[in-house]
Amino acid sequence: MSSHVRVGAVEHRPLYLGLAAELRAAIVDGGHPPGSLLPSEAELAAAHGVSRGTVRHALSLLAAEGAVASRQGARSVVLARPRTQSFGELLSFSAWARSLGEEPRGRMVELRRRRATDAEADRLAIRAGDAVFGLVRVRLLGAVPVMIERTTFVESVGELLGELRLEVDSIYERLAERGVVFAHARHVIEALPADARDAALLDIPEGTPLLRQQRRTTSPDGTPLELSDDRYLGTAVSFVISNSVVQTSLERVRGAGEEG
Amino acid sequence: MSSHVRVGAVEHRPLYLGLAAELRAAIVDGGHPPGSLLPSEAELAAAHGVSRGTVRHALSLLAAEGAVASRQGARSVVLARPRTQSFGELLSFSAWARSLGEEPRGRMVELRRRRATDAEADRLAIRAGDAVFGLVRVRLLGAVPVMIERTTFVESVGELLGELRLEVDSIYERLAERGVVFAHARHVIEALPADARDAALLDIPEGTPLLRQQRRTTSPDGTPLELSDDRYLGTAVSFVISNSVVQTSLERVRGAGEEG
DNA sequence: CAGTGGTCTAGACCACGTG
DNA sequence: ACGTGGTCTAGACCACTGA
Repeated sequence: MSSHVRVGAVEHRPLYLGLAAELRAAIVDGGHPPGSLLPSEAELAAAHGVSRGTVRHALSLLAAEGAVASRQGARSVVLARPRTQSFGELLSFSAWARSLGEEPRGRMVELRRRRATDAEADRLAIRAGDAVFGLVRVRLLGAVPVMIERTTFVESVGELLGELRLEVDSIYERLAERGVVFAHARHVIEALPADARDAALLDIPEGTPLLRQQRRTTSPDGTPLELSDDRYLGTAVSFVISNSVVQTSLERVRGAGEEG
Repeated sequence: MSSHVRVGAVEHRPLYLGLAAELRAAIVDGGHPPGSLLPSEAELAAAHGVSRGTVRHALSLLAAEGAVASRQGARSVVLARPRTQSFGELLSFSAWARSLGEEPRGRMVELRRRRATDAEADRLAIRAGDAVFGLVRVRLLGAVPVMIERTTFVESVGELLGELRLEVDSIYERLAERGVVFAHARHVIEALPADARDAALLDIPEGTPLLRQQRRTTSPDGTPLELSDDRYLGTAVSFVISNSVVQTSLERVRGAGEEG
């Protein structure tokens, strides 16, 4: 049944991704509404001309998204309409804004080449005093400022920033085109009051609750690429996380700032 | 594998879980420090007498925890020491507190059988006006109040609460003993200012930033069991998320050609 | 180039759930 | 009792990494 229409550059997409996309679309379109049961794995395998292992791989993706749940002995159930994929959206304000139907905008506050502090050097796996690039932007949804983004890039990545139009570009999308791949991220989320600078940049009273997302992102081989401290207006943004007994992506740790 | 003797009512744990636990322990103990490369999948398979598929299953768990990363063509690398995390710790303040070496404590504020609001009924998949149990507790670490827990249980679960000593017991652990299984959860996390009641319960000034975690938990088959609104002192607690690029996140359907 | 992980298949047995 | 998902094996080919 496979339609091998090959367009442009895109070549081999793994079968399980195509199957997952198809099932995801069927759930979103209402073909498999929440609460309904999916066809059995054997049926899906036969219908798509793939092995059961491939079907299970596809279903495991949907399970990780919180879209379906499976139990031994019973058919998988649809839990909810899946949200758009998380990784890119957790990283990229632009991608996230567009998924909301908003036009992502930004205001550049500062881009500066400087020396890494000891804490930064440690977390970026470089030497203290090595050069890094610090970037500060205020991001808007519509006309409203909703977050402050303070990012520290390692030198090799930061050097590429000069070519970008930082007022509008999505850094992550542009860097991806240049071969800089962000593959893993660790986020620490907490609440804190806006300090004087936060308040000025977001045009809010000092002390307003902000949601802080600290992030450390690495390349596929684990090399640190950036640190980020993003502060969202608590009323404008929230994070959604789904987890299951087997799949846990969320962890609660004792606070006190600094992620070590 | 070779002759394995069944001893009585041996509980048999899947091989991939045992292998994952072993690798996790080796990483924590320093046998595989962050930055180091793991043995190849073939070597791990041979060393443990299992197939490569089982090894991959185990590694996928560690990858989901953010402990290891793998790329095609290269050996998997250790990213970080995994923090212990179980689904239970996410739900259960008690389990989490104990993992910190603290004695979990709580102060019961209210337990009441009442009628579900429309919004609650909708999210719990029951009829508006059906009976639910509302529970409010203040949880302490040491002597310090760090969170307010407001939970709404469906009737069948709430009925079991009467038997518990809510000042000390972990609800989730006790309910698990009674066969109530919490399997999936969806969390919404945001920042908000403490209102007058929050402030009184936590003994803090009104307006103090709190981290709110709203949660909806379901049984393995997707039946909603509880809603919860937990508010943490922003300075006492933070959440950590690890994620990786799953190929699904690269999936982007665009009509026209790929333009830079 | 050899080694490695990524994908996929085919088949097997088991534990569980539902009628 | 039967169908279902959960686990596991063995083997195959490919795409990629790294010396």
